[in-house]
Amino acid sequence: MTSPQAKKTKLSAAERRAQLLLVGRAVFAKYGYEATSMDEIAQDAGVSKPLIYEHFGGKEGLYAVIVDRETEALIARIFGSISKGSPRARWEGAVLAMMHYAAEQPDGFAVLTRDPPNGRPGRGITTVIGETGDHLRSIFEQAFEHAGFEPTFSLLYAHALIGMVVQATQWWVENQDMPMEEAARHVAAISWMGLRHLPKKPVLLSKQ
Amino acid sequence: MTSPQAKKTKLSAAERRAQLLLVGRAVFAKYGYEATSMDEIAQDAGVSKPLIYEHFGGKEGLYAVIVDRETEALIARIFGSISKGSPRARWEGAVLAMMHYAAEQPDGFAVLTRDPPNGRPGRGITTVIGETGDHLRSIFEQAFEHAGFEPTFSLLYAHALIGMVVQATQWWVENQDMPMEEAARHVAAISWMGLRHLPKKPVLLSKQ
DNA sequence: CAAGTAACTTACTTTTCGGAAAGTATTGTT
DNA sequence: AACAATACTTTCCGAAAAGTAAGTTACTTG
Repeated sequence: MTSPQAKKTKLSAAERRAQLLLVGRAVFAKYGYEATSMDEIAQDAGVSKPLIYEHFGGKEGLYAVIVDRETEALIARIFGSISKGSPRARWEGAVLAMMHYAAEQPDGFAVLTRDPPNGRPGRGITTVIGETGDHLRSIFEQAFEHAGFEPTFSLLYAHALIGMVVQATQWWVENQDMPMEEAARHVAAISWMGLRHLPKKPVLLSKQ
Repeated sequence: MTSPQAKKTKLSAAERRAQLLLVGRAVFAKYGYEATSMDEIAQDAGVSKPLIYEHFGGKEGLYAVIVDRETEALIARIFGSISKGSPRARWEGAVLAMMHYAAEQPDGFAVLTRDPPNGRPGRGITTVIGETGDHLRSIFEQAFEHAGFEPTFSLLYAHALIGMVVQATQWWVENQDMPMEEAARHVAAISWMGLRHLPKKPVLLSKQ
């Protein structure tokens, strides 16, 4: 061992908790909530199952803590990136924040984008969209004077744009051959230009 | 009973198969693959479990048939909507096709957008994106002379745009208060304008 | 170094699941 | 009406899952 303490068979409650969160996140990311077994988490952590129950109460409890932490982490990144600069720079910041998160915390990103446990509506990523929706709207309203975005449409735009970013990011993560900045600038550009040139009252060609 | 045949205790193989596909689709849509039990499908269909095994071999077999049919159905709708008209009309057609499908076949849409069984990557909406990607590229290349879209970026765009449409559609389905055409024309506009005004070489503001 | 305490394990219960063997009922045909 | 073919059921199994009761081990503090 290279660590100061040669060997430590027992960890403190806080340390064990932190470790279990890491291991649990990895397993949930790999298999999804339903297909994940507590036995596997225990085994991967080198620990017996009841210990997990002592720390988190149960499978849903552990999952809830993990999702909550990742949600907060992603929201914090996004908010940190849209707090300063021009509107366009803010939006680019949001896109970059998402991709950075997916690149640096692939397990967390996977957990947020997979199916939630049944009965729990509003998945992880949906929470992120909801929380960031208002901020996005204010950015866009600040950017385009023509944008008398009604709140309803703002939400639609927020979901559409973030859905775009998420899907593009998912694809990019599984095709690492493209540099992140390259992917980010294309995604940011296409979405920004879409909003920039959005007519006040979009009309379907087929209805004109 | 109001039907011509007062009661029919046994269906033909084809009829039973069709019924099981409908019931299975509904249950898979509601719970996702992993959380769905064959017992529930059997019960909902008013039939015993082994009958399902006789028709489809097993859980994965049933699921595979359902996903395959829905995938084909959605692709057919999209292709049917982008086969004629101006490039912009074609793209709007694709968006409308997706939303119509989600509205008319909510179970199918849910199955395609939920987690696939473990070990089976790609099945579902990813297949749709892959199958339609090339067509989308040809539409856009036809539309914008400046668009020397490299194949790599085309795929990124395809994933980004369809991800946008899917996410917006998902949100819209759960907020039925907005008329479909309204949602569709906003989504179609924002994405079309994004591509229409996409610079040849997008640059991040922060890097300029 | 004793002893208390926090950390942890062994061994178990209960439930549910996917799947299969073997047998029964219904329908169509001659 | 006899018979064959098809549709369908009852009943079971082994595996794996979540969760738990009660006991054991390692660290720490007086």
